Amino acid sequence: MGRKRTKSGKIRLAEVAELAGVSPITASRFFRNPEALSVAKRTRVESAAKELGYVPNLAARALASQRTEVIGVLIPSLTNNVFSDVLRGIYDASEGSRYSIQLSNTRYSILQEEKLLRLFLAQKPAGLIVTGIDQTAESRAMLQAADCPIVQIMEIGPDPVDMMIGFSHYDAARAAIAHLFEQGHRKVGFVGARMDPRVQRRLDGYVSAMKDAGSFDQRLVVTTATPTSVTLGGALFADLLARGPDIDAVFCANDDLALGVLFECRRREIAVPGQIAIVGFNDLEFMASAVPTLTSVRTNRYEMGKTAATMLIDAIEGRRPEQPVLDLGFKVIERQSSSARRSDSRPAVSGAAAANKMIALPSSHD
Amino acid sequence: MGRKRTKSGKIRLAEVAELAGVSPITASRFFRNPEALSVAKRTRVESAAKELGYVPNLAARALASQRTEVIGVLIPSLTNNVFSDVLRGIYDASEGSRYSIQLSNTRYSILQEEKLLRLFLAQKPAGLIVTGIDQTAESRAMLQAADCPIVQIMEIGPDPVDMMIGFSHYDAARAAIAHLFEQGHRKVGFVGARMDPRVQRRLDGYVSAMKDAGSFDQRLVVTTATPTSVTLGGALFADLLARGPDIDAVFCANDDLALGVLFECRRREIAVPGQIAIVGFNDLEFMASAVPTLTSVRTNRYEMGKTAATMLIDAIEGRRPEQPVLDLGFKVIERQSSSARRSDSRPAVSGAAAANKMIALPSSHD
DNA sequence: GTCGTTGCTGGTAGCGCTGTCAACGTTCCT
DNA sequence: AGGAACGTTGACAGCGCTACCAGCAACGAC
Repeated sequence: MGRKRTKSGKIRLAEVAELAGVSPITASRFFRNPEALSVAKRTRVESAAKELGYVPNLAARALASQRTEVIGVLIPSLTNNVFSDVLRGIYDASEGSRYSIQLSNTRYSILQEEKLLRLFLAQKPAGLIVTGIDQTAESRAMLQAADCPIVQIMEIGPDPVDMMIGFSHYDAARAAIAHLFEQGHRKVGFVGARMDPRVQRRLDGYVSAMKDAGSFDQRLVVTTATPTSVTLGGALFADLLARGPDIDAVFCANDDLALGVLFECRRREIAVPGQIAIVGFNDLEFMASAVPTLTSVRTNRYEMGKTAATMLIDAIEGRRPEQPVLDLGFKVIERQSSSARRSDSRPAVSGAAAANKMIALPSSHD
Repeated sequence: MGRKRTKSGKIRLAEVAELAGVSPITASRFFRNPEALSVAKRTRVESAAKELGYVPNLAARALASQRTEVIGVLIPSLTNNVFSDVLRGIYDASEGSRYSIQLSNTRYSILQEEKLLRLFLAQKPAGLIVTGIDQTAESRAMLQAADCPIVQIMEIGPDPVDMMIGFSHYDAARAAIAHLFEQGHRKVGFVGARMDPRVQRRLDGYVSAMKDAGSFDQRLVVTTATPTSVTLGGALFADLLARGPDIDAVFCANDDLALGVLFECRRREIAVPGQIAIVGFNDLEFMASAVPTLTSVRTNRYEMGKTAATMLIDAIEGRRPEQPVLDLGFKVIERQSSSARRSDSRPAVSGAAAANKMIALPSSHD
């Protein structure tokens, strides 16, 4: 009985069409735009497909239609749990949609990013998610020329390629410093690692806030290009102390560093927040249960990933958002580690349940 | 000048072939198996491709060759940093190869895994990496029937589908308990969250070790199906204490829980290791810089991912490993938190630099 | 009743690449 | 010298699907 099945033993669209008593092209339409079929044929194709267990061949579809259903994602790191939260959001949003995620790691190199971008674009992705706003000129040109929707994530800036979702790291850092000043801290150190563009902007925010207060001192800033870690936080803090300034607070560019600083304080028997206040960045889960609980700047990473992917898919399907740039803002989560300066050098070791006061702000650029 | 470029403006293999003065099929071979060409044609095709900036159309290739260059990866979680290390290894190994990674998240559900497996297999992946050894019968049947290499990662068991790389969680847990006993601890509690199959096997190892010592007591075990977190570690430890047994050590199923236990001890002013010893699992980076430094069982996650992907690619290309099951073992990294029991209730707060004594073992099943 | 319009359906012709097999030239052996 | 063996090359025929356009029926307007 004829060549029903393909060589590989898989069911083709033609078989589904035959069983349903329609032409292959009609069956094809069923999978792409069921509304275009009459109800009768629609149900016939549907049951035929189910009966045969038909699964479309994506390669054939991509070849014939000249486009893929792949969303390319470029992130700088797979290790950093900041990105794993974003990724989880992206994957969650893509699930249930027809699109699949193609992930690549730029390792914080914009040259690597450019290379990967070229690779992605050659395969005509349905859409693209890229991290940050600091692409090479060449990358930017490619993105501008790409005929697919693009979302830049993690931060917002003045000049979106297409869509953009994130928050102002500069403003977030300023808010953190403002909080420390409110609590009576004045000599605030900065500890930063990796120093990618977003960390750099946090540093910029810190510097501007300190200058505004007339308290800026270059000796208060300790940074390194080394990838971040808890251990490194301790080491950088030790450096900071060794430089001599009598500090009363530390703003850490991320929470791992903050935890490292906390441990180093404990090691040196420095009271937190009695002698040194600590503020982190990102508000990872452990910050709320450290002893003392650690103040941090909460960022909406999961939501950022999820919204980015949702916006992108909407745009791919022609539903462009009315608002292409989305500021997700941040919140300074005030906890014990930054509470008001007092002479008593012993930290209040009470339950972690103490109510967290919050300062919620959208980022703003003025 | 004919229809040189394709409609989409992209360069096809045929143009490269024309410029090089060879047939399309010869040009095609250049990209798949350059060795098969004469040196003359090889260089001609190479320079023609470079001149035109040719990029192969993967969809057409996949359609014509009936296979893809996609490696499917099924992992249970994107959040858990255990998996981000494994993933990084996988991505690192895939870079530079022709294969691309297609990642999916089973969310710790073997039913979801089965669904995703069906989806993957329909696209004829070049290879598959799946987590663990607890698939549904249906999944297992599909894997057996798949005509591509498969690597099971994270643990090893008696009945590999194809290749397997990991270690014995059971043995690792036993080694951790043995270490605590060596240090003079006897009443060892167990704290576990999520309770996926691997955590369950760690519990099994713990139970067997405790029974061997005649010290097992059901009240020593506190577990929950809730996803793990630092905060949860503190809460479970509080539960454990509330149950009343006078414990002198806690074995935590992972490091986040261990950190939570440490914080809870600090909150309650319980000396570590003076009153309670703590051992974690995985040896995440922060364990070495906590105060006191925290003992943990080191697992080779990055290496596991990297080796899995390398083995898989080798197998895809016909170089099957002589040893299809690889035990990467583990190491108990002894640190301050589990040091020998003593009456003094104040922990030794010295530098983190204290030499770490290690116990290195391959997992063994006897 | 005629014409245009709309909604649905089908035929044709590829998308860009590779599997298969045959053909060719060269080398090496007997 | 003849022939086998090998290495290299090319022609052909699709892979499974969809873009494009034509066709057809049903319907309403005049």
